[in-house]
Amino acid sequence: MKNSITDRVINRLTLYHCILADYEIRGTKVISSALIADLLNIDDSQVRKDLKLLNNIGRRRVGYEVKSLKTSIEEALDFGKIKNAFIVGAGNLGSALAKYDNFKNYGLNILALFDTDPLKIGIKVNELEIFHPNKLADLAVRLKVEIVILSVPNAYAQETTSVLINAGIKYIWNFTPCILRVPATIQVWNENLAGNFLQFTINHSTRLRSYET
Amino acid sequence: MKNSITDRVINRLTLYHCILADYEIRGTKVISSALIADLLNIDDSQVRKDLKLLNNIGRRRVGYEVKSLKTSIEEALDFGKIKNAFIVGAGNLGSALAKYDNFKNYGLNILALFDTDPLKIGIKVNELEIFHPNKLADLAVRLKVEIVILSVPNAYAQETTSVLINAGIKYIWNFTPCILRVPATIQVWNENLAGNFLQFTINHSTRLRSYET
DNA sequence: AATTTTTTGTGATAAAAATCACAATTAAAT
DNA sequence: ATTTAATTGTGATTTTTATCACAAAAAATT
Repeated sequence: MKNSITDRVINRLTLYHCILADYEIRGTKVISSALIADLLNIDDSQVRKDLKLLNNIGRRRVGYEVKSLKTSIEEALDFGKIKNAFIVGAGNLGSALAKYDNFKNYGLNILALFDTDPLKIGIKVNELEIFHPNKLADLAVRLKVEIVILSVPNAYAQETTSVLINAGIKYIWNFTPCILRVPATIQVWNENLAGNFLQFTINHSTRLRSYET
Repeated sequence: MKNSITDRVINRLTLYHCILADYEIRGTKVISSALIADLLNIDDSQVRKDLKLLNNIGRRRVGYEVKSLKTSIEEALDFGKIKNAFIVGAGNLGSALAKYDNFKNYGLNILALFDTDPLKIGIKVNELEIFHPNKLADLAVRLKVEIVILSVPNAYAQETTSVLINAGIKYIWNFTPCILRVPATIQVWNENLAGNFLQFTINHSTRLRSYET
């Protein structure tokens, strides 16, 4: 039998990590799977199985050691690995993401922003310079950047993507509500914020609608 | 047999909607499940089954009508229903979200921001006033607001949540990397951005690690 | 020392989700 | 009119994910 760290598991691990970070600050030494599960409204055996995948061992009748568990999640999820990225589209969202200091804790290192607006070029956001996209390919090679956070207006999403592809970008974290056409070698993660919001409100406010077949 | 619109399905529907919006603008009248599936890298029968849940019917040998399909997703996901919300924490991210005009298309209507910083109070962001949180409970009742977008610094996440709970807020869209303790009557959606990023990079850059048991 | 309680670890089971395979339909081509 | 090709619709199957149930371990209590 094969146990792998799937997307689902990773997602939960990031949430466990948030809990552990909190408990570490508050000085708690040990935490139980039941407490983690309770905070996330999931099954406690699920938590134990997830942790087991990372080869964490708890102490029966005690729980898991907060600090080592947190470290182990950070190792499994490569918090320590520096992931250089550009932000393309220095509008409100792009600029806010450039200033979002929490990314650093997760190894995401933003090096520069790009925007076609002549008024923005040369300006700095959080110490990071805004360049014209025609500088992107060159800078990506020189700085070894393979990740782009895309936050351009919808109408420019696809054409900007072409620029990114030509520049050798491999990973696009897409904050636009557009589905990008990319070759199979390029990975896209759609962070469709407004869509997520609907998911949230529908599932919880109006409850699940069911249909009989 | 019961077929329900689960979280998973809703998530895909929001993505289908992005595609349909694009094809509608481009003047395409009809679209096939295979094309949608291809753009999202999923199975085409999956698309058809999802659409069937909303009672959409395609025409064999033709496909689905773009406009009516888009409308039907909007109806199923309640795009038309106005969902009033406050943004609590008028920092970079909160302010950017206040300016993010895409939310309106999905029915999300932001009415005001809240922040404890005296220098920010009274200032307007995108026509929306910033108030002190001690005004929140009163305004929430008067404006019938049950949704809060939470974007305060991590250290204040939990105590701010208490304020929200006392103010009668029912839905918290949590942009902080903190797991909030709330009573069961309150729904939280964790939009753990940095965590999502890890999910993206790990699963796609280093591929899945597998363990033999 | 024995008992009780708590918590992990995990096999078995159930539930949910995704994929496969192909019949049915129908537009287009011959 | 017939054939071909494309596309939906859907039952069957497989795969994945989550839950259940309980044994094993060990700390705490008696």
